[in-house]
Amino acid sequence: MGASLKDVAQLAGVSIKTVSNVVNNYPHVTPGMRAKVQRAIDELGYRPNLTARHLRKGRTGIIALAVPELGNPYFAELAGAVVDAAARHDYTVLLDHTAGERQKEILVSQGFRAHVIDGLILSPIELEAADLLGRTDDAPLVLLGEREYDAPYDQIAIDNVSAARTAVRHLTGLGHRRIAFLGARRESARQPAHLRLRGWREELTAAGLPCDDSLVAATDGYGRVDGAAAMNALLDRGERPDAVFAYNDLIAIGAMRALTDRGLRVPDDVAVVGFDDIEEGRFSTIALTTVSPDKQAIARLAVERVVARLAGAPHLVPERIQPGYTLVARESTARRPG
Amino acid sequence: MGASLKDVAQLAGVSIKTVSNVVNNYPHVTPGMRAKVQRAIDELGYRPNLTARHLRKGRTGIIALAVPELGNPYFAELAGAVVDAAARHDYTVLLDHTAGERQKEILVSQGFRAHVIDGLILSPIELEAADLLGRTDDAPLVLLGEREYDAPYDQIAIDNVSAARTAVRHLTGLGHRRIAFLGARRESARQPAHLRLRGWREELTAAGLPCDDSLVAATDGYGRVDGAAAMNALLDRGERPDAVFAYNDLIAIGAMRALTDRGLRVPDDVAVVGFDDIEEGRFSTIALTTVSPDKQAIARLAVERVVARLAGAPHLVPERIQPGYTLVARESTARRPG
DNA sequence: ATGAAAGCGCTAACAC
DNA sequence: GTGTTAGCGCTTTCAT
Repeated sequence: MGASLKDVAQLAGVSIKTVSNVVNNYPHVTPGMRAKVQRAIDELGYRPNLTARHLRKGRTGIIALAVPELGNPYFAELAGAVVDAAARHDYTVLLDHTAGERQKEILVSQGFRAHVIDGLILSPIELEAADLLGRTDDAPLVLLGEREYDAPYDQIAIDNVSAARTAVRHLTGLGHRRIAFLGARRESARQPAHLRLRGWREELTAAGLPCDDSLVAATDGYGRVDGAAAMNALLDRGERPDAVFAYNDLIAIGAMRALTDRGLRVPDDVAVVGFDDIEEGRFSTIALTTVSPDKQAIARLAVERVVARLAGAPHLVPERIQPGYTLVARESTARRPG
Repeated sequence: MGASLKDVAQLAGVSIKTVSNVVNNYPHVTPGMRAKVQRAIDELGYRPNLTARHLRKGRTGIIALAVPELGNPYFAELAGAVVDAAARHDYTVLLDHTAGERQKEILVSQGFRAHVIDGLILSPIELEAADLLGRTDDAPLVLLGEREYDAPYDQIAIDNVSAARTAVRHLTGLGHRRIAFLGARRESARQPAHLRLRGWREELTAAGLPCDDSLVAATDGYGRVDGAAAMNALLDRGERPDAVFAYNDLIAIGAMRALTDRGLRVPDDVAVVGFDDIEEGRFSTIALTTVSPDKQAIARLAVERVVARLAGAPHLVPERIQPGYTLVARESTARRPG
């Protein structure tokens, strides 16, 4: 245990309050007094005990961020942006994994480390709106990610349907007609990918193209392996799309890898579009065309929303905020040959 | 503010201590009493205030992890492993960025969020041993990463010289003779890459090859852009190595990208070896040969070390622990043609 | 087996 | 301008 206010006060021969005043830069302290106290502080190597301060103030300065896993660069990049955004408001980030599992997501939403976190930013995968109904924890909650929840919490997400349509439109605009979707979930009960899938359907329909369900490939997860497996499965059952729209960049990268392995060229034989704009895609041997959500904005807005509620606007009406996105065309897409 | 022990005690008509006993599963409570208290707890939706508990116990259950940035998949994957390892010991992870800057690293080492974290795992880049000398914070500190510190703290790192030599030996074994090193730092003052660079030198010498300093390319950072820039710089000044050993996978991936852009084929024209074994390298179009440090072990050991000191062995003698590593040969390296 | 009371380190009200 | 004191919610002796 380090020194406490009391120790410093004793050494300096003043009251606790005076030391507290110095520590907190209370303006009305005489310079001489300040110097004397400061000397005692330095001598003892005093550091304020934040835990005690928090108990007193009811605030900890800690925001929790729960993402499926940091192994996915999208979440790693997002987490990094949240850490930086939080730091700008003098908040620190407590990090947790949910593995995208509903139970873990519920647990976190219900009061992860209750009272030690001031607010919670959660990026759910399988969570249902109903799971949020009985939430008692009074720490502000902000939801991130693709899904839309009919629940009274702030939600920060780009317009996934419209973004997916933009991606597909990019492909149809290049003359592609058989456009596969990679990354639907195997079980139909929960369909986290449904908005992007809907975008795919809507845009194909708008372009007067058929929505061929045999061109929809399910995956078990959201990683590179899953993308490769889905691409292989599609090709194995005899489909030969001339373009692929993947649920995310990792799946797209896995798909490109599978295509290359089978001697198919990207983009000449099959064009590929991803979603997320992770840095990896910019530098892959065939740079990946992708939908780029404004991650900085997402992180900033999420943190600001938590901080605003904490700073005296606790009953702000919950909002659904849609940050911007752009389509970044790179090497993995090109005009359909012939 | 939620309900407190007092509220529950009042509602149940018992003393605070009894409620506390129930909450903490103290064995000597009559079942009837336990049930009565539990009912009150449920009714009020009581959650223990961990901040208060922490103040009392002097422990928070939080370990801080400070890495340069999560944008680098190596650190993201490592951070993920630390979060999981910590969870196994019922600890949560507070995350911070240092940007690899010395000042930020010093700040963190000196007592980042003093008293709210029980221990600290720091992966420094520019920190010097001298910066650690005056450390007063009594939270256990574990150092990660390439550098070795002459300081009384646990250090978990693979044997970088030997690992680098293994990588270079892989290349010489394939018949390569002009082997470049990518990723030395521009300023000579602090040379975070020096161990891997030394491994490069030692192994070349052992193989009877010259250590041609014109084949050492400096970078400004550790990202893909830096790798591409360094590779281009090397080629621009007329060097044509037949193999490249990069400080890390990101630099290697940037280099591969630059090589491909200039019409050079990997591995036929130039073989490439990285360091870190990030998942990205496994799935790049040309799968990357790399040194694979045991990240799970690093994370596990770091957390165990912190937890051990916290759990009553505070004065364990500081150790330098070297987890294992392997060389993973993939497509980016092949026998030198001809 | 249960209760009463002290105190962890701090801040905020109020007194002087 | 500085000191006194109560109390944040909890755990922990010490009684009973």
